[in-house]
Amino acid sequence: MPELPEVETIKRDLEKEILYKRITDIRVCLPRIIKLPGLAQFSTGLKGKFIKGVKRRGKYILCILNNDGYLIFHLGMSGVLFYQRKNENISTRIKEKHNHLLFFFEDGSKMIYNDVRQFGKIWLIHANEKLPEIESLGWEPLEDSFTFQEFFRSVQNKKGNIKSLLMNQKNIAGIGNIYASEILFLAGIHPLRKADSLTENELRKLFLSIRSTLNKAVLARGMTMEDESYFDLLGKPGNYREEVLIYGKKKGNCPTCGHPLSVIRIENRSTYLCPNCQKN
DNA sequence: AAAGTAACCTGCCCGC
DNA sequence: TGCGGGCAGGTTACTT
Repeated sequence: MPELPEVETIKRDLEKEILYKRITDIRVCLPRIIKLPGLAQFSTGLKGKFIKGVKRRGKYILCILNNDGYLIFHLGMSGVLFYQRKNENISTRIKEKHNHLLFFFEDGSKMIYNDVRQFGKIWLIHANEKLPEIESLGWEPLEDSFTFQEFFRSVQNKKGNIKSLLMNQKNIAGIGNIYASEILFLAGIHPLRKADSLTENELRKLFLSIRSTLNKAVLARGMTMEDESYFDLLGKPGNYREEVLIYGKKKGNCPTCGHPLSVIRIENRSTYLCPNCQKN
């Protein structure tokens, strides 16, 4: 499911719904998704704690506990977090058999981690502990410190195609397969263009496109496609599907010039483009 | 050093 | 109706 806008949406929902609620119990149905620490320490480390803050870094959600430890989620391809108030049930197509981890709060509410494909990962670490996966992440594209100068520096002299570079989390964190296509289309740049062949002008367009595409998608609360594999914390779909430019429109036409869109494969991922507006 | 492939999983859709 | 192949929002490891 989740790229930066979807993860940011869940982060904001968590801030609204679960802060300061004490965790009374944990149920782990699929131990494999917990990467750190062991199963027993995971449960005992969380029982009696509460979450006092939530951050996002790339596609990771970091819950700060009252002992300054971190409960960290990466939702993989199909991970979903659901919050249910007491005696409340969310009506979605999410199937119970894919509930892998449950948090029970003192007020009778609960939070469920559901993940069909089981690619998601969860960690519980101490205040002074670091995760290499997070330490190695690149720029946060929506932060003020990510200026055009920094973007320029992070792209110049890089070999390889620009789409793969945009999706490389060590360069910029949070862009996945959907938004890479959207960003490059808006910038009018072919996804297979070599990064080091882009002119400063093109890079300026691309930089603005990263910012505006992601900002727009955050405002829309992310993208829910036909398969409905993404929902926010309260089970509502994201509205970016009303605004999506080309992703998923296999037989669609370019919203700018009307030319039929095409789909190519880059690193084995479907990549949408308009061959007329995005010349290689 | 970069580019390709397989692996980790389940489910759905399509063609035969 | 059933089966096989391909595909799905991610990441990592291993090979050319």
